[in-house]
Amino acid sequence: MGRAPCCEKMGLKKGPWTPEEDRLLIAHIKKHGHPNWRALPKLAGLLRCGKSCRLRWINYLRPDIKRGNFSKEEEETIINLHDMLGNRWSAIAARLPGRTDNEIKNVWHTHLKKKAAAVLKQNQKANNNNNNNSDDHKQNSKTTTAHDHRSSESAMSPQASSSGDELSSVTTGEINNNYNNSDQYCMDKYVKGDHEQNVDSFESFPVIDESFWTDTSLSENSSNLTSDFGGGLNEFAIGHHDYGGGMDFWYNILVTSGTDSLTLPF
DNA sequence: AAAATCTGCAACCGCGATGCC
DNA sequence: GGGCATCGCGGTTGCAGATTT
Repeated sequence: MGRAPCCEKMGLKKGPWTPEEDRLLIAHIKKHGHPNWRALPKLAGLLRCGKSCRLRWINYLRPDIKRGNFSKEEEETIINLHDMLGNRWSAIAARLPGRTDNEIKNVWHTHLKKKAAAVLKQNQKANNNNNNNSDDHKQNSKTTTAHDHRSSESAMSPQASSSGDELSSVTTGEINNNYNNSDQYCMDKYVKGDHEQNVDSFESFPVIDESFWTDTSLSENSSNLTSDFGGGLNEFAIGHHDYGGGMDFWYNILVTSGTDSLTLPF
């Protein structure tokens, strides 16, 4: 409320950075670090606002930045992570060493979005054929009510409509039915916080005990599970992936702790 | 060859979260 | 507990180079 814009002061430079500015910024951060971005430009002799300095450092000057084209593996990783996490670019970047959220965001909008959309279309087509050809194709009752959250960009991610609290916009018990680029569909459920309520709402939620990890029947009737992991982890979620005609199953676990999350295939 | 259009990317903007006084 | 400062994130913009007409 009434907060002054960070570059309100006249005389602060905007636009592309010059090599000299880069040099000054690097030299200052190497010597003093960046305990206070706001104060940094003055101390470094730069006519920039702190925000601009921070962005330049994080997106371009950091020594561990990896430049150059994205590898196929990186692209696939981004597509898969975006499928699970939505537009949480910083979370995606955290899993791609040397890549920045800005870079990933750019590459998504320029390349991968189209790629993912094309594959999605292809998969939907294949899926339709599959459904038509196999009346007895088993559909979990939850699955039939799930919606394809890629039907529009804003709905592509669980939290796309959320402005902040990651994962929290997904209503309890909601299942997101994702179709991605490897002839699979997966159902990922994201829940944060009130796990009790969620468990209650999920009819077939199994007991997480020793047998849970070996019980193959779970893939038959429970395509999506979630629970509170405890021990500092806020949650985990499992999605099952159905290759081809539903014959081959495997699972991913999405473990989330605070703003960090990790996908573990098993 | 010039103009129009497209593409890629660096940088900016606004807002919510967090921390500090 | 409230207000302010700062940080970090995601959306958007603007520009330069590439491509097409």
